[in-house]
This record gives sequence, structure tokens and C-alpha cells, in this order.
Amino acid sequence: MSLSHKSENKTVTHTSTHYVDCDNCSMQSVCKPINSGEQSFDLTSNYLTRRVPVNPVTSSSTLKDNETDAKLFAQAMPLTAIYAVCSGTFKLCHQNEDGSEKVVGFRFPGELIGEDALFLEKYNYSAIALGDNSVCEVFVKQLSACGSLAPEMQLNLIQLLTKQSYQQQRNTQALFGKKSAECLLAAFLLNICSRNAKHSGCETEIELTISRQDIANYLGIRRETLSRLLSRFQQKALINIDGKKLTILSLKDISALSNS
Amino acid sequence: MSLSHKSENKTVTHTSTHYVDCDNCSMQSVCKPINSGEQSFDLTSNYLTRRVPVNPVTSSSTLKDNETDAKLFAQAMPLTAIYAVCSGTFKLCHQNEDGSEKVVGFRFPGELIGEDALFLEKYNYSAIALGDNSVCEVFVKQLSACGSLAPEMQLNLIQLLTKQSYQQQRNTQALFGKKSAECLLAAFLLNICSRNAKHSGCETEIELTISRQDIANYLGIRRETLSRLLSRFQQKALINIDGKKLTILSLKDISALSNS
DNA sequence: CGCAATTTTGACGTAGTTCAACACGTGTGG
DNA sequence: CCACACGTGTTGAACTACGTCAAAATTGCG
Repeated sequence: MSLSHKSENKTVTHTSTHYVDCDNCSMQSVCKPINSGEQSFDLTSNYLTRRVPVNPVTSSSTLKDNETDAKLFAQAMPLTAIYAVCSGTFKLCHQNEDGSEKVVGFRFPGELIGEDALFLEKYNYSAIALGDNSVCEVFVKQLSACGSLAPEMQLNLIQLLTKQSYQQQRNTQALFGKKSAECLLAAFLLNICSRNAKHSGCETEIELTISRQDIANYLGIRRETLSRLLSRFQQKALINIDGKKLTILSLKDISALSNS
Repeated sequence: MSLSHKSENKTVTHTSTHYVDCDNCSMQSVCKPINSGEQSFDLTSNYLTRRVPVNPVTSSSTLKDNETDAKLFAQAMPLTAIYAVCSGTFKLCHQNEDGSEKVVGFRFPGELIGEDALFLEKYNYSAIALGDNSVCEVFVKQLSACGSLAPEMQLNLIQLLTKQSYQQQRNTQALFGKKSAECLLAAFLLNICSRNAKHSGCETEIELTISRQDIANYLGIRRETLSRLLSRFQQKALINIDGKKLTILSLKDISALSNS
């Protein structure tokens, strides 16, 4: 059937709690008209493909697979597709002229990557998979071709873009211009927890696939400062870190900190 | 004629260099199909209206005019229209639950206000005119009505939204997570200069209708710090401030500072 | 002019950076 | 197997930039 997922090859992924089905995906409004069974369009197999990027040097044995690169796309490359995260976490890196890298965002299951490249038609940053990820790929050429055929498709794309516009505004607004690093970190933790809660179900728990380095880079603070803050948060029993699992113990206090 | 501007009543505004005509407006892609003289649509007078908000307590004599409020729209109000700035500057204020206000953005001629309310259908912040401003108003109800009639209109709206998505990303990315306040301010100056350059023509000069208070609030630093930085920039001959006119003397040095 | 609001400047305390050392896990090669 | 380099994370000490509080200077407006 046309809706079958390529990722079903992988045994665990599909049953994992971190796997997002179509009903909870940001791309839904674009895919829906195709899925809705109107006999006029049965283009699913052309438009949707599942893909599973993994880390480049994990195991040398499976190197025959051409999906081993952790990079979903590279900055400045011409836009070919936009993506929706199915499972895992992506970091978005922008490279300056001087060569320094700045983490400009993270993407979690159900969220979109690359839609802000639609205007310039080239990617504004590199998207790098953190761990074993899977995405849903929509080729823009085919998307626009379909759009010209189906007006309803255009409406859905508009809805998608307006939603993204709102989300983007909210996410950055929540973090930009915070007074202290403490407050900034609290806001960040709330932000990523709530974004993960949509699919994981839990508002206070996240798996930290992101390194401290990347978090610090994103927030514009030093690794050392982040480390100290996390320690302090733990001492105060605001959060708990167990391996890669971070739990917010006092949502109330963290919230209070975040908008101080 | 339907395209005549209400602001022509005002003597100076129309001839001012800070006035943006339709050709340089972000809303163009939405208005264009209507303007393009296709005989099927002559809805201009219904869709476009010019408006001139001014400061609330400037002159008590002209208070008969109901446009005296400096607030274009208020946070949490239901979305009725999106706006394009014709002249002047707007500040966007978000009010937190605790009552504190945070400046979340500025809008200059040719730029859009309120398009990020399309998703929730209520405004996410208040838009306040700084000085004598004029905007172009597009009512969403009529916009969507027109959209359902004209598929090309939808395409143009998509283009508008993708452009906004890109711009928004760029503007925030340029400022978020800068190490020092010096670097942050440099990036901010570059940002607003380039945004103004589109219509003023000059890349290195802007009229500062924004108060130091608002700039500091937006950047998340104190008024005092901002003042000190501006003084230091002047001492180093990087910028010059003459009344409300700010000039970047060394674009090179400011650029270097901005991405350090 | 004179008052009020805004901006600038100064002195001091604190939060975050910087530099450095150390702990821990992992992969590599002898 | 151990020795070693390497990446990541944590902790300590000195330094610096920004915040805070206060007062002076400037601007704007009646």
C-alpha cells in the first residue's frame, strides 16, 4: 500500500514512544488531502518517502547503506525537499563567513525542517541528526505541482505556514533577551519539554540527545556555565538528571524562574 | 480612484522619503493580483484602506478623529486584519502574565504586522505606533473570501508567508545568543539599518524614532548599558548620533563586531 | 522659563567568562 | 592487556562585563 513506511524495516523504531504517526505531524495539513482518499489523487508514493539518517561512523559494517550521513541537508544547498521529523532530534547549524558554527535551533518529532528555505529556495542552515532519526520527506517540486492542481492543497500549505510562523515567533520570543542565564535555561527546558510533550505525552521528562556543548552554543552561554546551572538546579531539586533522562521535578519553580 | 491614499490629506507624509509605495511593500504579493487590472476583480476599495494612527495625546484639537490611538491593535484581541507599514515605525509589545512588558520586535515601512496571528486568529502582541505612522490594512475575512475565489491569490499569500518565515528567522537568528552586549548592539544596528535601507536607500543612516528604553528592553539589556555602549561606539568613531539621526561611520568595524 | 521625562555618567556588587585542572568513557595502537 | 589520545562534562579561582543604585545632564513640553 502506498502509505506503508519504509522505516518498518527497522524493528524498534515504529513501536517506540518517540515515533510520531501522521496524525500528530506538523506536515499533516500538506499530506492530508492526499491521504483523504479522494480518488482524484493517489500520488502518495510519489510525494512521501520515509528516510532514516544515522550517525556517520557508528558501525563500519553497515556502511553499504547510503543513508549513513548524519546530515539531512547542508547549508546553502538548493532547496529540494522539506522534512517532518518522525523520530529523534535534529540540530540546525548556521555557519558564519568566519567559519564559526552557531546552533540556531532544534527539531523534535512532529516538527518541520527546511520550510523557511521556501523563499530563497536554498537551505539557510545545515540539519544534523542527533542519533538514530527518521524523517518524512516532501519534495517541493512535486508539492508545488500538486498545489497547482489542487487549490485545497494550497489552503493547507497556507495553514501550515501560518502555524509555523506562529510557532517560530513563540519559540524565539520565549528565549530572546532573558536577563540571567538561569532564567534562560529554565525557559529553554520548559520549551523543549512542552514541544516533546506533544508526542511523548509527558510534560516533565525528556531524553537529552543534545550535548551540553550544543545547548550552550544555542543559548549563547559557555559549557561551564550550563554545567554549573544544571548542577545548581539539581541541588535545589528543581530537576533531576539520570544518564540521558532529564526530569523537571518542580514545574512550578522552573516556570517562575523562566519569566523572572 | 480606488488606489488613492487617505494619507494624501497630510501634506508632508506622501513626499517624505520614509513613505513606501506599493512597489516596495511586503504586502505586494497579496495586493498585486487586485491591482493588476484583471477586470474580474475590482475589489480594491473594499480590500485596501489607508490609515494614519498618531500618538494619543499629541494635540487635543484633532481628537474628533477616531484614529488618534497609537495602538494599531491590542494583544489577545481577535484577528481582524493584517497590516503593512507605509511610513513610520511600530514597536511590538508582548505582555506577560505578571504584567511586565517585553518589546518583541520593531516594524519599518514595507514590513508586515500581525501575519503571525493568522494561526491562532488572535494577536500575539500589541502594535504601537512610534510617532506619525500610516499603514495599509488588509482584512483577513475579505482576504480569505477573495482567496477562495482566486487561486492565484492563494499562491501569492503562500509566497508572502514563506518570505515572512525566512525574514523572521533571519532577524532573530542575527540577534539571539550573542556573547557580549557590544556584539548584540552591533548586530541590531546592522539589522535595522539594512531593513530601513530597502526604502530609505541609505545603508548607514537611520532615524531613531525608537527610545533607548525600548531598544534596551528589546535587546534584553539595561538602558544604562545601552547608553554606555553607544557612547563607546561614538568615541571609537564607529557611529555618530546627531539628535535622532544615527549614522554608521564604519560599516566594516560594526560588521566585524556583530559576528564576534 | 521651569518642570518632567529621558538619557548619560559614576561607583560598586554580582553573574558569567576565561583559563586551568580533573574525572569519566571510548576508541586506538603497541 | 595497558598506555595513550581524545571528546565530553564537572569544578575551582581570577577577571571582566553587565546590572544596580544614585545622581547629574540633557531633552521635550506646557
